[in-house]
Amino acid sequence: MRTRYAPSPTGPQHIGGIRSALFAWLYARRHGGQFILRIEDTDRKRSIPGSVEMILGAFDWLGIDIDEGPREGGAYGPYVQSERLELYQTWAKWLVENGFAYKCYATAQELAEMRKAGGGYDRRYRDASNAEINKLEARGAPYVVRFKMPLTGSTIGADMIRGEVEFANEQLQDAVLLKSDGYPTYHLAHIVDDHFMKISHITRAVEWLPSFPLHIRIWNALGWAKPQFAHLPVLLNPNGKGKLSKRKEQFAGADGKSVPVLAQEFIDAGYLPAAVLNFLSNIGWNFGDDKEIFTTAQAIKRFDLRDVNPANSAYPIAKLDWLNSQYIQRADAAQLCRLLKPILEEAGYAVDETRLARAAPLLQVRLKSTRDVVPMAGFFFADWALFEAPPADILVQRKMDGEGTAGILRGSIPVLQGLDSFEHDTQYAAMQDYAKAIGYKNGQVFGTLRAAVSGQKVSPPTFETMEILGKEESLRRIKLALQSLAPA
RNA sequence: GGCCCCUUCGUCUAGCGGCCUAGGAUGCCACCCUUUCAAGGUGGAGACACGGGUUCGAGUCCCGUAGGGGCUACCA
Repeated sequence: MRTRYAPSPTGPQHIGGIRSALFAWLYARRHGGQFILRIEDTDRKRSIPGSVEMILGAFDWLGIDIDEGPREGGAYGPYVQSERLELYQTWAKWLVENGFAYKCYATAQELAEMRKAGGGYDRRYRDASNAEINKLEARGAPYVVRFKMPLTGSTIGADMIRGEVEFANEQLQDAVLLKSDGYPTYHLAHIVDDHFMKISHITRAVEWLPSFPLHIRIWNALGWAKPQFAHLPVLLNPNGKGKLSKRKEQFAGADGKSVPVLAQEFIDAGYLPAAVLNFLSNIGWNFGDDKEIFTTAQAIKRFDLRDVNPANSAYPIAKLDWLNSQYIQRADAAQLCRLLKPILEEAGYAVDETRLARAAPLLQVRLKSTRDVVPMAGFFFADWALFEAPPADILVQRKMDGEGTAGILRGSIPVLQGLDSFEHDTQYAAMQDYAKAIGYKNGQVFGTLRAAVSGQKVSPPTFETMEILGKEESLRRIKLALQSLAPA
């Protein structure tokens, strides 16, 4: 089994393409075959330098390994279409010589007029006389090569996902195979390449279904054995309206949260590659057994293109947050630290690894994305000497006033001061007694301390936080808060 | 407009004629736990687009309608 992903180098890697590639890759791996990357750069106008690196970067990040491709090489290269032009030209010529295709000299202006009149290309050169052709040829008139589509009858295509699909031949135009600049169109190039690269299963998005009969006719004209075809459903916008692939970058969803679409945006948003892979494979396909969380290795054992749901799906991005948080919770603590460190550093913090290791267990159940570490726990890594007491609206808890808050802070100092161990359980026991003694609820006391030491309304648990800050620093912060509340 | 594809809770999905008084997940709501936020636990609301057939029996098969998506380039 040999499958491929054949993107055009038109910019950053889009999530929709990754999903299509993932299905092809899963299928190849399931059957112990090869997964090939081929770059389809036959549209010179749309090619963007650096695209291949971005595509490769996305696959590397996700761990989708490529067996053959422009970087990996392979026995069937080159894997970039612009380096295979002669091949396409040879076969275009062969099709013309054998009566399956013809040269068309219609100018852009003529074509525009035909389109305006409706109906598209009128096949005016399909049966042009030799004399006419020779005249144009002698003049060196530019031409394209068009495929002679049967005028009557129908073509039936077998699709692995939806069964047989029948098309009336008269509906199809005489498609251009070779452009006037000598470059092939997708229609010719992909067939020549899939044949010579021995691709066994062509997977591509459903938008290719309408040209499926054309491709079948070309394969037949060339006399080559056809591979199997699977037209994959596409991702729609989260609201179900329109293709997601039209979005060129992340955008705001209905809930106001940003919806990532580019591989780099998933990285930047703090999603884990394993979570993204799990997320993607659950759209249009499912693991079975009502199991939502599974490894790629497990998915490979079960994946089958035949099981892919033919319907397009709205992009269920909210589910990724949940999946990602599940992966973070299950992650190895040391590994989580490795992920968190660069994010904190990028946010401007100097990360002490020991401290990070102590904080990590507190963060593991609280992060939806690794990015969340910054607002949740950045304060652990800031320069403590620069810490300032938070404003009163953060310090003073609900149903409390400044006076009561100050009282709690003032009273906490000797209690904490007198502790032999500053381990969180010890603090908890002592502060619980203290709260009871002064007639406040645990939440009021603990919350006040939380705000004082972390400077935040939301933070990891108060006593665990103070344990990491240490007795001295914690007390210093409590005193600071006291001062800001009741300036001397 | 023409052609093609698709249609189960808001969303992702299970279901391949009787196991369905339609299952899971997410999201939402409630309660429990609880020092905030989470996590976790329990429970709840929530779907077979519609109309015809076929069949003893249809979410499952067929036709039509509607809705959605796509294609209709010397782009892929």
